[in-house]
Order: sequence, then structure tokens, then C-alpha cells
Amino acid sequence: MAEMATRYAPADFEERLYRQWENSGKFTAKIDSAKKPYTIVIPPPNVTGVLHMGHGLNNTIQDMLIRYHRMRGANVLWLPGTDHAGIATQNVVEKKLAQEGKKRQEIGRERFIEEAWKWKEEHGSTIVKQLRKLGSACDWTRERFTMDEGLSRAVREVFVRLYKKDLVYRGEYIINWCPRCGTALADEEAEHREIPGTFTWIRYPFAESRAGDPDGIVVATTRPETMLGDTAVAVHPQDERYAQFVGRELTLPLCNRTIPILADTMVDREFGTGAVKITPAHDPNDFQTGMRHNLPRVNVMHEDGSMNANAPEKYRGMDRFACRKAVLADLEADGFFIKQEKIQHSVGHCYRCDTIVEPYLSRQWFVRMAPLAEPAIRAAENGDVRFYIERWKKVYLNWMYNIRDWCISRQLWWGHQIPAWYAVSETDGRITEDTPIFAAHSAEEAQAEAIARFGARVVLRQDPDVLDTWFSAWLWPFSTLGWPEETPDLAYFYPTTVLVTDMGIIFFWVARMIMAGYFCMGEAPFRHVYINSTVMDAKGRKMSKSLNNGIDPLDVIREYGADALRFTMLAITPPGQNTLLSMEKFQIGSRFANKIWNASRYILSNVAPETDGLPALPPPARRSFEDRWILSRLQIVVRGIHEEMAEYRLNDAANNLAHFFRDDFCDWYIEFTKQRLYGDDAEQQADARSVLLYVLEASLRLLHPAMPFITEEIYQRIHSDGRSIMDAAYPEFAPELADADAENRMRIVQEIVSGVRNVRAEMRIPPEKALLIQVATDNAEVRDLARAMEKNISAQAKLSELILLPAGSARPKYAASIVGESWEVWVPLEGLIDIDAERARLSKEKLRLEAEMARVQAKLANTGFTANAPEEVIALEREKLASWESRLVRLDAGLRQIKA
RNA sequence: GGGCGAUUAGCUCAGCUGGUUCAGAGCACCUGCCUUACAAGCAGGGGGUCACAGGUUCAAAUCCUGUAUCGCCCACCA
Repeated sequence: MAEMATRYAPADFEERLYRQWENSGKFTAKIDSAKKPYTIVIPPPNVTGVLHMGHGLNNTIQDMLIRYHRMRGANVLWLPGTDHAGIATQNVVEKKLAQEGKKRQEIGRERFIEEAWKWKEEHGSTIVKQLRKLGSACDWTRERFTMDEGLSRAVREVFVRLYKKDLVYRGEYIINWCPRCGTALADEEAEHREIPGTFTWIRYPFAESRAGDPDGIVVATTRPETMLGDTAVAVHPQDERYAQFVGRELTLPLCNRTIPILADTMVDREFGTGAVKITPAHDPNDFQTGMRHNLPRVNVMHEDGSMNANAPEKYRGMDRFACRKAVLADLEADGFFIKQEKIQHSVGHCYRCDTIVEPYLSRQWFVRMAPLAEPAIRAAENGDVRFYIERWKKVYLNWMYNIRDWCISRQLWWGHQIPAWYAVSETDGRITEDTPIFAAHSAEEAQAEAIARFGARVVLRQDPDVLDTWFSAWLWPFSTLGWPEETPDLAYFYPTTVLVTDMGIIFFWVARMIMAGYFCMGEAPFRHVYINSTVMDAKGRKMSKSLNNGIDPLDVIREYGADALRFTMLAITPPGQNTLLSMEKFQIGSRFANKIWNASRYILSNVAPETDGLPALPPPARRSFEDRWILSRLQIVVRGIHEEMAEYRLNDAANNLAHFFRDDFCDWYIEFTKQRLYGDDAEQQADARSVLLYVLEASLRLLHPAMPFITEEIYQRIHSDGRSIMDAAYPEFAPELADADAENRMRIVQEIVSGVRNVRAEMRIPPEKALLIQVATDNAEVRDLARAMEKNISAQAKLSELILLPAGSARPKYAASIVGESWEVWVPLEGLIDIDAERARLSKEKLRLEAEMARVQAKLANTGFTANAPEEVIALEREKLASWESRLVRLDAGLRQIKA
């Protein structure tokens, strides 16, 4: 057995072990119809991404699940990959070009896409390398990319299918437009934030003034520049302030356009002046209002946010914010400006570049979501897809019930170009509302369809836009397994088992994957959805680049090791709640890892060479009570872990493992074995060694899913034949080792030992002083136990003697006095004496409960009551009775245990 | 505006279906110890009306109602 370094130094072995695992093919899944598959697809990180703590947590959880189920005999596949991240990647490549003094528009689409691929080849694997540092047991042979050949084919296939079922359509609507990125955004991609703004009151004069008129109608807006696109003013139909003006016309200042006053219930009478300017081309509400009243739509902006030819000449070309100032100045000069107020209002920001988005009228592609949502709603309602924790189901359903159509076109170059071809007019090549469209897998296929329809070849032009990144991501669980091909992987590994992801993308991704799963595969893509905790900084703020409050997982790994990172994250992140993280927290994991290292070092330094290999336990008859105790504790922990893992309570599992290893195994059991190990009974020595090694080895296997590196490193030192802990079986509950008697005895011993230590500390008795210990008990068994444990009870004393006194001898709680050269210590053994009181308490409660039950039973037996009382009252009484029943069972169990 | 959470020790949080782990853990703090695995350690200790007010119950940190404060998500407040 190789010597273990005195210091826990994860850097010495983590990378080596990962290479060992990967090179020996342990991560590679092989189809085996005799075994049950267990599949997880990774939430594909952006190719542009670098590992952050969210990934750290998310992937640790997935890895723990994968390793756990692998050790339990499942045929696991953890399928990794990356997302092409349309806007993010395009931005990165544009930035790179800018450094070379080039612009995307100058080099053209084809060259730009080449550049993007080049960038992807050079830098796109950063995050994938970083995932390896975490220890992620991904099957890298199956790594996918959302724009690789197969996935692109899946994207086209779905688009065509949706199109043929009329579930995808093109239409002119108000969408969120990012003027900086020059593209449409989905509703979910526009992040609304409260920011301070200015609310401007503007007077619109009547087109023809009549006697008694006020000098116009005052409207209020936060975006004055959009008035240039106003086509009406609306008031509430029941607003008597304005009723007389409905149907009249106003002159739009600065534009000299005449616009009507109309009545519409969308207006909130309480807000602003109660009169609203209507700008159908620049506001979603106004767009709807405009549809209802058949108003023209005047789009006054270019795609970059500058004013276009529909604005009066002097504003053309101005940026929207510059124009806002100019408009205000002109309104003031012309006497239309009334006043301004500061207000807080919610404004959409581009989720990629944080630019304020412009509600913008444009022609885009949409997916009709309601029909797709139906089976996905049912899946959550009937439990085909289960959320952990269940609260997320509500969040999911709430969104699904109110689902809106999904804008899927993006005015970008990097992504899947929309597989739709327009039969353009041969003369000018323009695309209009009426241009025939062919959705197809290729230009040839589109042409073939066109020929079928028109009887001749036509000029086809592919839609220049690309699809939303999520349009490929929503297919991820099956496209990565080969769909639309009927591959063996797809047949075997689909549907996947669990999806582990963040709360932030339930709508973006999880919901859509479930919909796509039903649409394409006819079933849910996963059975469980585990939403991991959101990692915040120590002050509860989101970790972000701008705040610079992030903690880099790689820094943590460098300082403490991957196992410390993993264990810490597992232990401190509760499911369903945010986690406040700071660098100090990683001491939780690093101290624990250090503990494991040192305990192992101690045990292995005491194990004789011939016991190398699988530890065999001493025969049951020879096991001491502390042997039986630690083996029993081990079983209880094992049983608990399986329960917790089944419920995705990984934090509980991690904490219970640490508690067992540190408190039970190290602080009590290992300390106890020193007496035997350094004694002269050879058999005792051997027995202690085997139990030590047995429990250590089992603990390593228990811990491996959480801390793969350190457990493997030590495991390979226990087993010198080079076998890997990854191939070992996960410990299962062994009822024959559970031992209530040993646990009870140990409680007594712990009581005595703690009592002695307590006295020693409280009374400031120096460690070198011997103790004379008096234990009050009239229990013969306890007496024997105490005598047997004398050396341990002495708790670091050089010499000790036990005096057992009858229980109930009147003495203060703790007492000590010098008797000759030694100290005499009095330990009252409170816990033991309390057993009588406890028994009395439980018995009393039982009597009370039984009386209550008798009363209710009598009530229920009374026909007068059952005939007349309302149904629910009777049900309630029955319910009470049932809960008492179970309480009684527990009481009895408690009483029985006390007797034992 | 709608929805969902949270409020327990100085800090971060456990406490699942009311009653044996019922007032807990870790960190911080205080005391003692470099005890032949570990000072990245060990042993011991102090510290809480379980946000507030009502209610249900034989019994409430736990269930119900209301209040307050904080947080998150969704939504078209011009």
C-alpha cells in the first residue's frame, strides 16, 4: 500500500484520476437491454460561456445522480454538449471583428458564419474542459452541439412539421426589438426592470375648435418620441370627462396629422390624464387597440432605433433618445408641453446586451403554442412529469395556462436559417404578405413543392432570418439521441430520466422541451424535473459580471479542490430556495475532505499488509458492542441516503453522510478503537482493523457520487489491484447489521463519556490528572458496560477508577473534588435516569390519547350523531381518529424501545 | 395588478404528514488542549417569547385567518 501524503492535496490526483476514468471509457454508455437505462441530458451551456457557480452546482448535482445510479447498477448516460447561443456568439464574433477593424456587414453573411465557426472551434470548448475539472462523468463520445449536422436536421424537420400542421405562421406584430442587436426578441428575452423615468404631459389641440372647448386633450407618455407615430387618442367609454369629445379629431403636434378620439375599455381612467395616445406601431397595447379600431400603423423608427422617413423630416436619422429630447424641446417651443414628472416604471431590457428594447412592429415567425401546450399541461397535472420540489409545478402551470405564441425568428446570421423559401416575383424579388412560402428541408425540396404547386420552376429565396436559439434547444433531449432517425440510442435511452436545471429557464426551456417531447415523440422527454437552488452572493444578490460579485469555481478548485467545491455546494443548497454563497463556505467541503483524508491515512497506516483487499468483518459473536454500533449506524445512514436520493434531497444526503463520517465514525468509533489497536490482544487488534477498514471502504463508496476524486484516490490505496470505485456497488441497507441494542448501549456510554469530559472541562481538571469516576446507576447492565468501557470513559485521563453508586444518590449535577492524588468525579447520568420519567410521560400521554379516542369512538357509534351531523364533521372525526391511531403506534414503539 | 416563497441563536439555515430527536446544526464567539490521523484538529461552553395578533386542538415553531417586513416570478400601468 502506497504511503499517503500527510497533507490532503487534491491537486496531486484530481486531474490524473479524471484522465484515468475518461481514457478507460468509464463514462461511455453502452446499450445493454438487460439493464435499465438512466439518462440525463446536460443543460447545454453556451459555447461562449465560462464556468460559473450556477454550472458548478447544476453539474455537481447531475454528476452525483449519475454516479449514484451507475453504482446501483443502472446503465447510465449523461449526454453533454453545448448551445450555439445565437446572439451571444454573434456578439462575441462581432467584437472580435471590430478589433480587426471589420464589420459584419462588410464581410458578408457567408464569411461571417465562417468566422463564427472558426471562433467556435478555437474557443468553444472552454466550458467543456472546465466541466471536466468538476469531475463530471459525461459521455464525451456523445457530445453534441446545437448546430451540428444532426441537430440542424432535427430543427428543419420540426419546423416543417409545425408548418404543415399550421402551428407556425408569419405575421406582423409588435415584438420586442433590440436596436443594438438588430433583432427581435421573444417575450421571455426582454427582461423588465423598474427604472426611474419621466412622465410627460402633452396637449393635443382639437382639429376644429368649438365654443366651450378646452384648449385640447392632454395625454401622458414616457416615450414622447413615439407621438410621431400616433394615430389616435383613446379615452374610457364611461369617462364623463371625455364623453363629449369621442368622435372628434385632434391635430397631432409636430406632425400636423389629424387623429381621432375614440373610446376603448383598455384605458385606465385613474392613470395619467385618463386619455391615452395610441401608437399602434410602437406599443403592444396600442397595437391591439389599433386592430380593434382599424387604425393605421405608423412605424417611425428604423431597426437601429433611429427615426425613419415616417417621422417629420427634421427628426429623421436621429437616435430615438436624441429625438426624444428634440421632440420635447419643440413641444415646449410650440406650447404643447404641459409638465413632466418623475416616475418609476418597468422597462424591457435585452437579456443579452441590456439595451432598452423597443416595442416594434415587424413581420416575424411565430409558433402557435396553445395546441402544443395541451399535452404538456396534462403531463404536469397528472404527474407524468414531476417537479422537484413540487412548488415549481405551480409556476410552470401558471405560465402554461396563459401561454402566448412564441416569436421564433431572429434577425441574426449565426443560427439555423429558417427553412422557409419564398416564391419571389421574378421582376423585383420583393417579399410581401402574399408571397407563397414553402417550408422544406432544402432548397431542392422547396423547389419540388413549388413545381408541384405551380407546374413550373420558380425563383425561390430562403428567409434570411435564423431561428431562436431555443428552437434547437427545445429538441435537445431527443435530437441529441439521433432524432428524427430511429437510432438505437433513441430507442434505448429515451425518454430521459431527470432534467436538472435552474429556475430561470423553466419557461425558456423546460416547458418548451416538454411540449416538443409530446409533439415529436408523443411522450414527455423526462419524468422528473429537478430545479436546483439559485446561487446568490453573500448579500443575496444575483452573481453577475457587472457587480463583479461572482465566485469563480476554478478559483475554488485551485484552492480547495473539486471535491470540496462539490461537497460544499451539495450540502448548502436546499432544493427550492436560494443559496447565499461566499468563499468561506467552501471550508465546509475542504475541512470535510481533509477529515476523510486523515481518517483514511490513520486507518491505512494501521492495517497490516495481509488485510489488504476487501475487508472481512469479524464473526458476529466476536464483535464488540462498539463494532456492532458503528455497523448499525452505517446501515441507518445507508437507508437514509437512498430515501433522500429518491426525493432529490441531495443536501440532506450530503449532510447526513458528513455527520456519520465525522461524528459517529471519526469522533467516537475511531477514538474507541485506539484502545484495542494499542492493546496487546492480537485478536482485538485484528477485529478493530477489519471493522475500521470495512466502514471506511463503505463510506468511500457512499461518498463517491458526491466526492469522486478523494474517494477514488483512497479506494485505490485500499485495493491495490487497480480497480476503480466507479465499478464498485453502492452500499445497500443490510438489515442484519442494524442493531438497536448496540445503539442503546452506545448512547449510555456516550452519556458517561460526555459527562466526564464535561466535568473535566467545567472544573478545569488538567488532562494529566487521573480521575476517580462515580456513576450513579442501579442498572446492572449499565454497570457492566461502564466497567468494560473504563479506559474510554476516562477520556484522556492517565488513570481512572470507576465507582458505581445506586441511582438517586443526592449530589449536585456535576461535582469533583480532590481525593489524594486524583480527582473524584460525579456523573449523574441524566439521560439514563430520565428513562423512567420518559416512560411515565409516554404512558401518561398514551392514557390521555386512549381516553380521547374512546370519546370520539363513542361519538361515532352514536347513531343520533352520525345521522344528523354534516358529512364533513363526521369525516373530520374519523380523520382525527386515524391520526391518533398512528400516534398511538408511535407511542407504543417508543415505550417498547425504552423497555429494551 | 396577479402568483409564489420567507420570517427560528450575532450570521446562514434544518426542523417532512401537529406529540422522542422540539427548541437544533454549521459559522462566529468564549474556555481548555500541539492527546502517537487531522490545529484545515479535539473537547467543553454561553446564546433564541421560533416576526406579530388572533383562532383550531387534550397538545402548535409546526395547521387556519389576519397584520407587518423582506424576496422571487409573471403581467400591456400609457
